[in-house]
Amino acid sequence: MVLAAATSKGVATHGAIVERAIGLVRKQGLESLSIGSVAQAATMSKSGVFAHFGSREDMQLAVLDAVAEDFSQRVLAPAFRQPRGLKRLRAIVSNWMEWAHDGCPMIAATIEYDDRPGVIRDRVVYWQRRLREALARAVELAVEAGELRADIDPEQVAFELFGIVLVLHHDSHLFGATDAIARATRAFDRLFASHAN
Amino acid sequence: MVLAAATSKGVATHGAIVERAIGLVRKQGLESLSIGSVAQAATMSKSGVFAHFGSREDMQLAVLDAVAEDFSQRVLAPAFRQPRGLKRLRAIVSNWMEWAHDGCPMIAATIEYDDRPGVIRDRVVYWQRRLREALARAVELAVEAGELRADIDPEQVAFELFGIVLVLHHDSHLFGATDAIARATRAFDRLFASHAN
DNA sequence: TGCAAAATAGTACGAACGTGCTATTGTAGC
DNA sequence: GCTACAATAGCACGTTCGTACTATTTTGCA
Repeated sequence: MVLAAATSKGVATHGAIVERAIGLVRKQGLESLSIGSVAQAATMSKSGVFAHFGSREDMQLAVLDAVAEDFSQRVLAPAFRQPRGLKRLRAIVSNWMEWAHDGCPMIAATIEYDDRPGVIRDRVVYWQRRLREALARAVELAVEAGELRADIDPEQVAFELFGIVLVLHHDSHLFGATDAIARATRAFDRLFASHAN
Repeated sequence: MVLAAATSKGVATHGAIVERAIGLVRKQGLESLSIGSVAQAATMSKSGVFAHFGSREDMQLAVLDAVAEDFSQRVLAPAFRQPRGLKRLRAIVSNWMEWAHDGCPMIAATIEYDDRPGVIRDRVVYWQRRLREALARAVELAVEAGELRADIDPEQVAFELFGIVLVLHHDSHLFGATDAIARATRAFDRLFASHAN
């Protein structure tokens, strides 16, 4: 099987397909992503789309990786331009809140595949573990900067940070709650304050 | 259209079908619930299952309601036998942690349908709003009992409680984390402690 | 500018989907 | 036990699915 991504146009089309697919995933979830629906969204034939990935599953993986890359660029990268410590940590959660408020396909994929073994689940686990580690590391740096108490458990704080983002995502999308970001901000503030030095 | 639930056997079969369906939903999600898969799980014909609900969507709604009823019986009802206040609140989150650790189809449905308008989404919103109100009410009672400070916002506390359960569910199922309940317990303790009187 | 290869389309297949219609089996009151 | 009806099965339909195979168009390099 030869995939279609050797010429410049091929690469461009590949990116365009993935972009359209992400749009579909945001509305319908990763599992409902079909070759046919992506082809329609990209105004291409089913075979044309298929040739770019080789299988539906590999297309889903490509979309998942693209989402992770997008998250990294929009949420983590800007925050890493802030100095280590609470300032960077606050930048992460601030960018992350915007991201979650707009809808996060990775969170959706997490729920869809958390009990369904396979390569997609494995990929989701991989990205979520990396994110959690990055969070715990950012907390650690805030401890080293003397801004958070030394006796806290970074993984526990990362755990609780994640929970706040999850409920923000939940309320924003299910309830259409306009005050969800404000509530999440209050929760973050309380969390940081109770661990402050 | 005449639904099949007039005789005693009909009612029994209806319940058995829903029970099997809940098993499938726990593994695959509500959206992937098909007449065919439920029929196979219940060792019945497609038409036999279909006759009990009239449509796939109504079957999904029946399953959703059954899950909500189950949650009410297992999580809320036992806690309501505890006295109002922190004791009842702790009973709720304790039962709820067990429930989430075992897997909650309602959380899965929330993600699956949060951006997909329709009667299923409406039903999910209904149940989640009721749960959130019950939580806020339980917090209010703890304030009235003098166990939590009077200046707290019960809805904010309910928001944060929900977040902790979401991340507990996430870590239990995606990571298979055995320490998720312990972490959630610590988070609850910190939350209650920071609002204690 | 021609030619090889890449990119895309066309078509076909078997399977599963929801749901209508009709036939058969089972139940419950007389 | 007969009868009316409930419960379940069987079958057929149009659609969509993933993917294999073949044909056609487009690209990039000599």
